[in-house]
Amino acid sequence: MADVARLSGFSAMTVSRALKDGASVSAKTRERILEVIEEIGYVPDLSAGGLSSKRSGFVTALVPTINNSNFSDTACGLTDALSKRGLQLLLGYTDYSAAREEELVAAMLRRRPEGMILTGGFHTPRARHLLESAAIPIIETWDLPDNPIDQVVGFSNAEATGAMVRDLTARGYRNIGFIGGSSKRDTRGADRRAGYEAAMVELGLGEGHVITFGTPPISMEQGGQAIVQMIGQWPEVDAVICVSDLSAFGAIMECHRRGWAVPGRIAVAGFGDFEVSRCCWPSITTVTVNSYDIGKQAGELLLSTLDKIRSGAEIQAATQKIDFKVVAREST
Amino acid sequence: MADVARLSGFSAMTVSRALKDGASVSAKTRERILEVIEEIGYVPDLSAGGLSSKRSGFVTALVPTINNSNFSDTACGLTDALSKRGLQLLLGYTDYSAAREEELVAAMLRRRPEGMILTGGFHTPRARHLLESAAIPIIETWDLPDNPIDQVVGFSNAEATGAMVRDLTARGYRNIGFIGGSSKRDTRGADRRAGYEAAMVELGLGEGHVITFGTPPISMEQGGQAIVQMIGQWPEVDAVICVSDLSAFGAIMECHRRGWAVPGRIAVAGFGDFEVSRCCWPSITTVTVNSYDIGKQAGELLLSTLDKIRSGAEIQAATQKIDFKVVAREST
DNA sequence: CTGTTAGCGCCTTCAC
DNA sequence: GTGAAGGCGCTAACAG
Repeated sequence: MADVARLSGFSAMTVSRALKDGASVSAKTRERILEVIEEIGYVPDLSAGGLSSKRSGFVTALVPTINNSNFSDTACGLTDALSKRGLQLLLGYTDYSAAREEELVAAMLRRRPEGMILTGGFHTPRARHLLESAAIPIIETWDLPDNPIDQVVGFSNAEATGAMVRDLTARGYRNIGFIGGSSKRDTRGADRRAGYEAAMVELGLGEGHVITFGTPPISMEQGGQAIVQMIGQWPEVDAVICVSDLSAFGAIMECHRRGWAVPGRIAVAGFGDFEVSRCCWPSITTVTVNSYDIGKQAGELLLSTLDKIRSGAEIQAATQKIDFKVVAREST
Repeated sequence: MADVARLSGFSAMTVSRALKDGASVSAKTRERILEVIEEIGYVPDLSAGGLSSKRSGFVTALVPTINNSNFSDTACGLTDALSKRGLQLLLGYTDYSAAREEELVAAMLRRRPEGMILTGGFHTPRARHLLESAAIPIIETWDLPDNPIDQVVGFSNAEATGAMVRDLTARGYRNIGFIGGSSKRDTRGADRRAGYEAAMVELGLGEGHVITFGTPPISMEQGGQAIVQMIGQWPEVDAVICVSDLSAFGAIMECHRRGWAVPGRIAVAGFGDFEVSRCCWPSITTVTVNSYDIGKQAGELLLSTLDKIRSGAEIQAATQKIDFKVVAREST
């Protein structure tokens, strides 16, 4: 920047201003400065700028995995919302582990993000403490935590799965099973299972039949193994809800393989409206949630919160509920 | 850091040393300092440290999309390799657009990454210029560029698709078609098509039949539409290679829907060994490439290059070839 | 509209 | 093994 200043005949401060839009620099000056910049190939150092302005330009997002189109859609929504204002996303993935989340929170905070987006409402005490001490806006997504840290953009996974049980019931299914991961690591998965169980009891359909399989997230292949186990154990089951479309897909393919008609012999539903559920034959009944929109809305909420902080306006922790909808397709 | 220094009774410099392993600080001193840090909840500012040490701790990776398990696997491999040495990944996605890649290159360079990982060998002249001026190690992946910028970790998409043509030919298929995206935006897709065409000619199977569909990346659904068009236009086609497993999957599901047996009426092969290809019924013949390993190897190559730069050793631009293999499954 | 001064939080370098 | 001085590249704050 000093070089640009010297070569253009202005001070470094004026160069700095010329690079920022909305700053008071004459058109002529800016033009000359940009010319020099182009000429010598100057690339400003944002981190140095951030050190000085106390605004890093970073926002951190932590998702369970980027290897799942739902969360990567959310990450895209976030990127789109934030990049409009020049904020850059620092993306981390926790592998569904709260311990890894804690490590990532600690690591990311060293980059002085202006805000942080988390997935779900379950965090280690230390992670929570770090986040609260950071004094930046936090948004939890993909869930409706009982005791949110700050802001929330999400929906009730339990309620959504309950809606699926009701939809299946309305179609005449009575012996409805559930296939999911085997632990509480995937808290959204656990919520879905809880929602299933609650709805079954509520509708007087008994306690239901649950097959848990593998470490979350449950894979396509495990979905296939689980449905075999389900039918082996409870042949009377006529419909099964899978914790995600991926396992539902695996289950349906295994049914094809074994000659079990879907939905004739058994109906299969998923969760998440992944591309595979739309394209599969039979197409898979699922719960659709706009994953991209979760990210977009979280990003916009963060931006407006940041604006309020700067203008000194009052901030109140809000919860933005995201719509979900049961989409009935061929598989049920 | 000044607070920690005061409270511990040491200088800021000693605090800085206590935080870095390998620095000469007595065990007792370090212990006391870490105690104070824990007590007051001090979180070091890495960007300020980077400004001073001239090492940002960042590495940038640019992929076409994170919404594709192949590239996100590569990103995971990169993260795993780099985080061991405390380097953090700045991930960007280009949406298969060279113009967006250029923007991202410019934006990321402002963060002073210590190295940059790109996907493919096609870049705008300006992007290339920016990268070359940056004087940092660059690694191009997922391809074997004719004129690489620096280092390469990849494989020949054309060769891999040629191998698939040969495999199908060995199984007796003669009228082999190709389904892919409609433009050169996806350069790996274009390479695969070129490899298909070259192999067809080489094997004396004519010029082949190509259906291009949609803006890359071609979706599952578009794969379904494309195979209908293929069979409508060239009913003699007995096998089709799709540019990716996703379109192959869509094609197969559409065949199920229409009662066309796979592989009886038509064989279908994909590319990339996505989870869906393993689990699909019939399972999909594909080209398997270790996507995670591409990232891992690129990360390790970058680390060793960085080491060499620091130690003043000579660096020579190398090309690391990644293995691929045709995996025959039920769909052919 | 432009310039000067000071300092962001840390680390390099040198001294002891 | 520890400390002091100075500066990394930039921008806030103030002055004109």
